[in-house]
Amino acid sequence: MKEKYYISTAIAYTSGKPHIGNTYEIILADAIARFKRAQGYDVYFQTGTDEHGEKIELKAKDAGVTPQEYVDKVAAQIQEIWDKMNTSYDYFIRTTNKEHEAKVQKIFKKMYDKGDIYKGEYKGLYCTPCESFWTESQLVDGKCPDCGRDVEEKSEEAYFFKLSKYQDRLVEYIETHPEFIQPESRKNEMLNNFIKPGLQDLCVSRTSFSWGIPVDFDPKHVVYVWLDALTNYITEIGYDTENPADNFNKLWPADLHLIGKDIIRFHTIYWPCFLWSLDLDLPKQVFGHPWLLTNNDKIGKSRGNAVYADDLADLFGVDAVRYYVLHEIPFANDGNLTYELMIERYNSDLANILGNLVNRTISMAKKYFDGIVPEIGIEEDIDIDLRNTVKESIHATSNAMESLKVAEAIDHVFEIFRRSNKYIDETCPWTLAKEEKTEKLQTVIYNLLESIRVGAVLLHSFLPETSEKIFAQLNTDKVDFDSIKEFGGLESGKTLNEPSALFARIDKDKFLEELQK
RNA sequence: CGCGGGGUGGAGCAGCUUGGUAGCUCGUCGGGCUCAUAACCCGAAGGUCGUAGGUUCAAAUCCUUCCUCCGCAACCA
Repeated sequence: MKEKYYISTAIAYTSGKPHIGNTYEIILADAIARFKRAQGYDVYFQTGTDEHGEKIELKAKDAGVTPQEYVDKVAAQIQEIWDKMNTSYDYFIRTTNKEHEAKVQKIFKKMYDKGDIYKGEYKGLYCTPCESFWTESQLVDGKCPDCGRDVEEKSEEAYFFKLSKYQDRLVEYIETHPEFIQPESRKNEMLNNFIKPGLQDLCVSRTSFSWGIPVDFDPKHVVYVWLDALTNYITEIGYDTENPADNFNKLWPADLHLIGKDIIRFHTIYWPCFLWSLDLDLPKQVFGHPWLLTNNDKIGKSRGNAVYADDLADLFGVDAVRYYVLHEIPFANDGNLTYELMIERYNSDLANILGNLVNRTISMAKKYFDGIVPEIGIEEDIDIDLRNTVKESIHATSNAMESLKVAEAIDHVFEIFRRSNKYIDETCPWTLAKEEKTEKLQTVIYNLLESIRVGAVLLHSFLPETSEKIFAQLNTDKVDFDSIKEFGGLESGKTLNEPSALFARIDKDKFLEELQK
């Protein structure tokens, strides 16, 4: 039986259209999910939208629609972008699903019955005109940061979750499971910054707005959005407070929660405590990925520098966008996006190294062998060397993926293509043709075609469309990982299809000029 | 003294755990080749590894000072 692998992204907040930085997460998760599938895992890949909360209630009001109408629109927009980016998620959960809502209510009740949630008083600094609570640190000169007026101490009835109860257990768990929080620097940040200084009980209900899941036994309260949102990871796969479904028992605990670095706190402090309250195991790993910046600045609509994945895809193609974000964002540091860099990567990696390699190789096969995949003839050291590079790259790619170093993994795949280009120069097939060294020429062309095929198999997780285009040109159906265990999977005697450019080069100056218009 | 991360040739990064010829990609310059998308291959220039000090036969790598950039600082998601 196949081993399961459950991967999730954070659910996207439906306050507005997600920018390229938000979209990075689903693309990254998709690459990991596809790679695991290719390795033979039974993958379940979940994403979705987080649709409750005060901010959405306000946004809807501004737009003059109901919150439900608002989130329906944004959720559709998000799913559209996810689909456009060719992401292979298995399920798209929305927290306004009735089933999810009902389960959240049951979860809240269970925690309450257990005594982990209790009714108390929320005390804070309140600005009456703005109807908002503020923390000490949010105040500007001791005044409301929104309107600048005085704030006053106020308290209101609220439910609290006993985070403090799980504090020691959490410290011990994190310290004995070094792989739980990735990258590791985040682990220290959580421990030192939040957990060890002491966890305050968390206020898990709100009465100041109504766009949320009502607490069923006290309906003037709605469930705190994070309790609502985090539980998405279990509700839709079949969790139930009394009778969890078989599917849940199979999938939980999740293997990887892929999230942004800004919400690590919620996933490594609140979420574990919630799970323990339900007597459930913790996810095996939480990876807080870095961010994508534009022109080295944080992306934000208010900053006016928001760039959207669908716009980029229209300009450069889906795979070029996937390639860029997967390759340019390192494991632990923020990546940067500019049109200049985008064009540079596109031309040098995709058009020149990969696209041109495929094109020149197939052209030669056409010219010298009428497009029929030749048999291997005479082999020499140079050929063995190429094969070794291919073999090493396969291992290196898998190893990098194992530790979620996706950018590195792609580099290893490209080693195959770089080496292949070099191999052409070393062997000079055109000279072999002229001198009629046919057997040698057969070997060279075969090795090139096969190296490209292996590269395309590995590439499929990252650039699925491109990979399939290559398979089509090679006229092969040997596209799984089993087919690259041994060099030589490409069938001789088959006829290649016509070569066509995978990526047309971009004229940088012209392009940027066009963009200005 | 709040916590954490970074500062390596023009750009982006690796190396630092387990000290010992400073590596990769892009860009620039020169050469080669002509199968190919002005592509590909080879070579060169370019770095006192933020600063000051210390440990050591030897430090980008370990310790300390300072400068600087960035993120976080909890009931907003």
